[in-house]
Amino acid sequence: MASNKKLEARKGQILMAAEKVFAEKGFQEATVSDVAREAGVSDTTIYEYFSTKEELLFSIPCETTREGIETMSFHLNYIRGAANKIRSTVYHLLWFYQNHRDYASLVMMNLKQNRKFLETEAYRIIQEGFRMIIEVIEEGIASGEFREETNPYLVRHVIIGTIENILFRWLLVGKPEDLLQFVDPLTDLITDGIKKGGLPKNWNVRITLEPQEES
Amino acid sequence: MASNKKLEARKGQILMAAEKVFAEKGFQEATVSDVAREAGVSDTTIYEYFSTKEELLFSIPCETTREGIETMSFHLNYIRGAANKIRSTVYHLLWFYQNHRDYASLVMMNLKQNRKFLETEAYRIIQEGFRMIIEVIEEGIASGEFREETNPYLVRHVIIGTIENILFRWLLVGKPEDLLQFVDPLTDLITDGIKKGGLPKNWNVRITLEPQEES
Amino acid sequence: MASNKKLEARKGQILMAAEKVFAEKGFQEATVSDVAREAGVSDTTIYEYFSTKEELLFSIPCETTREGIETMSFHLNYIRGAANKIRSTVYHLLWFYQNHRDYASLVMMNLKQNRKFLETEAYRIIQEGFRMIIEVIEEGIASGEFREETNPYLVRHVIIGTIENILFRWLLVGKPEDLLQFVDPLTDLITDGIKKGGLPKNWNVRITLEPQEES
Amino acid sequence: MASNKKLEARKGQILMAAEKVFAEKGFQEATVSDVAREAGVSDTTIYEYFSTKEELLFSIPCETTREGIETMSFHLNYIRGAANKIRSTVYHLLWFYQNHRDYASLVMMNLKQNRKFLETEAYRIIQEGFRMIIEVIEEGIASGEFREETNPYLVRHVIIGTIENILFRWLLVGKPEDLLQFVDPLTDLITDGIKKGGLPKNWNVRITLEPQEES
DNA sequence: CATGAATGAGTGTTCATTCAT
DNA sequence: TATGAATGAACACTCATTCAT
Repeated sequence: MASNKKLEARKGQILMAAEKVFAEKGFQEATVSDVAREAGVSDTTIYEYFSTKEELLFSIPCETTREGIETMSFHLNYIRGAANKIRSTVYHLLWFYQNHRDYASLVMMNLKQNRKFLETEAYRIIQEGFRMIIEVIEEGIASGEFREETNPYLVRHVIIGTIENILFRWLLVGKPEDLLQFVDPLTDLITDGIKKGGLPKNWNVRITLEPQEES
Repeated sequence: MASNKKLEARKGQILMAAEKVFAEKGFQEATVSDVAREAGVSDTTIYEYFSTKEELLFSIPCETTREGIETMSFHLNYIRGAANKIRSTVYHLLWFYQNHRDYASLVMMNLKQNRKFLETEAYRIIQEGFRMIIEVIEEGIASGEFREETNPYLVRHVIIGTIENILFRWLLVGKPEDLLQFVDPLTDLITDGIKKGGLPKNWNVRITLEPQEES
Repeated sequence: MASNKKLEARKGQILMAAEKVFAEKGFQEATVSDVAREAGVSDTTIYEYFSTKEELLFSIPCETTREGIETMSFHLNYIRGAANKIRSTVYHLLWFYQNHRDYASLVMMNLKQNRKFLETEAYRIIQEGFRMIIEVIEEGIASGEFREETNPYLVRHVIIGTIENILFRWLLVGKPEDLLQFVDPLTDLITDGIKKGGLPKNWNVRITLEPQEES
Repeated sequence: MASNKKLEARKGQILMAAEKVFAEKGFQEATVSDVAREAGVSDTTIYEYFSTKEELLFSIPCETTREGIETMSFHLNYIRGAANKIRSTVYHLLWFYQNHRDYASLVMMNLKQNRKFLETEAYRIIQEGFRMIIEVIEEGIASGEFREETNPYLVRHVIIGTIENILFRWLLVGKPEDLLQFVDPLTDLITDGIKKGGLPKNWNVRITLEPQEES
């Protein structure tokens, strides 16, 4: 029992070390020994917990991803309106990555481009998050908040793509320091567009004045 | 001179082989021998032209990138209006990647995440393209076509990020087959947003009811 | 005492597991963990009883070898005549191996070629058996049953070598299923070769026919 | 051309080193580096010629085995009579091993017990040799030199088994120094055993003395 | 100019063995 | 006594790169 806890601790310790080392040096460049050293255990111990360097890699994001998605889901419940939910999502993602730099680096630099990652538990969880975004947008369409012709998948590509692009620059160049500054501009851009006047193509305003009884 | 031509041909031959091999197997997994075999030359010959496997990698995108940017720039001159230019850019990028799959794969999977790529000639050229996009947007703001508060860099993140996100899925999952279907939806989304009614944030409607004379 | 018995049981259990595992996978290829698993104990427990993987190996044949030699010796007492005793020996060896396949495999494939095995208790016991064979042959020579010039050591080489050769094929190829079919042919081959009365090299038979008177 | 020769030389050099090293330390215990050091080349060079440590092992006996079998076959042609041919075979084998100690050690200690060796080119050649022995014996039976009931395969087991047993002792204990001393005793043992004219088990000689008329 | 041949440096992974409980 | 946990030492194999021809 106590040993079970200890084991989990050990495992977490290794995973944290791996996250850090892989994020800093890159998965290929980092050696198992690097991770072992960072974790303060021997190479062999790592193989007690993970059968392969790659399995170690894929095990890293599981927990963090789950937490991230759960938090996001939790917050969405508190929010009314699709646009607001999109803002919340954008906020959450940027905030999350900002506060999990190593995780961000790992996913963006080492996992995304790995075909096998697609068959991973962590990726499955990420997909859940993707699904949630789609639902938010569909909800907005259904409620009439968003245009009917909106393609939810494109919108999601916009949200995720933009955020990841910002993230990439942040990871490589370090700028800008504060990612959250993009929350509102991005949300607004998505919902309102950049065209001045953003008037809907057909906007009929009809005002009829009716005679009033004296009140 | 003739020999010079021959040399260039040889070089191009190697670069094409490298593009194909690296795109298919990944830079790390592919060996110099793989490239040599594909190019029909010996390993050593590759080192006659490129001092390093990595230099070979970085040399691949140069020409293609230059062509891509030039074509884009060329087309932009023909187009009036910032929104139209954005559409043109989106079109060009999607069309270009669709027709240069190996190049796309190489850049997305192997180059983007390489820190040293940032100091590369090819990256410099890409930056020119980025600059052009910024200019288009600034032009739109200046001309009054786009809102004043528009952040050009954010918009560029949206354009590039979205396209790359779509691209990623295309490369990994193969879907959708036709990328160009996104040209108009994406352009519209950026310029018009998704919100129905797209009300400007500060739109004060004041309705005063005055007593009416009897008509 | 009871505990002593328990200990012995445990030890035997490990030895049996080791015999099986080493015979199946080979000593080098088999791991201590394999043996532990087969024995249903932990790796560490094995080291409680045997200080080394190799010591474990060398401990396996002790008991079985002793039994084998004892049985052989026991039977020899019942038999009169060197040739008959050789037959008994051949029979016993083939029968024994046939019924102790793992033991046979272990000895033939893993122990014989191990220099250190020569300094082992088990090997000492085997040597006793060898000695017995020599004695049988010497007895045959002394009694006049075998030629005087017979070299007992060579004969032993023939007996053991042939049997082991047959055994080898049996272990590797599985043929023939029944080893005992060789008992008589082999015995005959050996004894008819060395038995006095095999025709002496110079045996002049002179038959003179004399004319007979009519009887 | 010259390079081809050089390559072959290099290969031979590695094979000789491997034979020596594997014979001395054992295949498992010897490292590729040991072989490389002995051969005076780098580890990597070995892998240029042999894809695997095991392939290297299996490549060693090829040439030597072929030579051995060829020589044996060659000599057999010069000899008339099955018994004489058996003697020649025994002589050749003992002489050959005596003069190829490393080869003998390798085959006896490292190859024979390796299941994969059975699927090897070298083993195929060995089998040819085995076949030749069978033919000699069958020839002897056909010609009436050997008993009809002789089992050629058993005789071969006797020949090979005995020689290998002698060899084993020679390799492990170093005794006796001169293996050739066994040639005649062993041949005699075998042939006198199987030669027709060995006294049939039931040989009733009936001599009747008849009274003679006065001579 | 092209290359066949050679290599040094590096790394994931295994396993017998030990130690604290 | 029995074991879960941990490890040190070792090794086969790969590959980018160089050099002599």
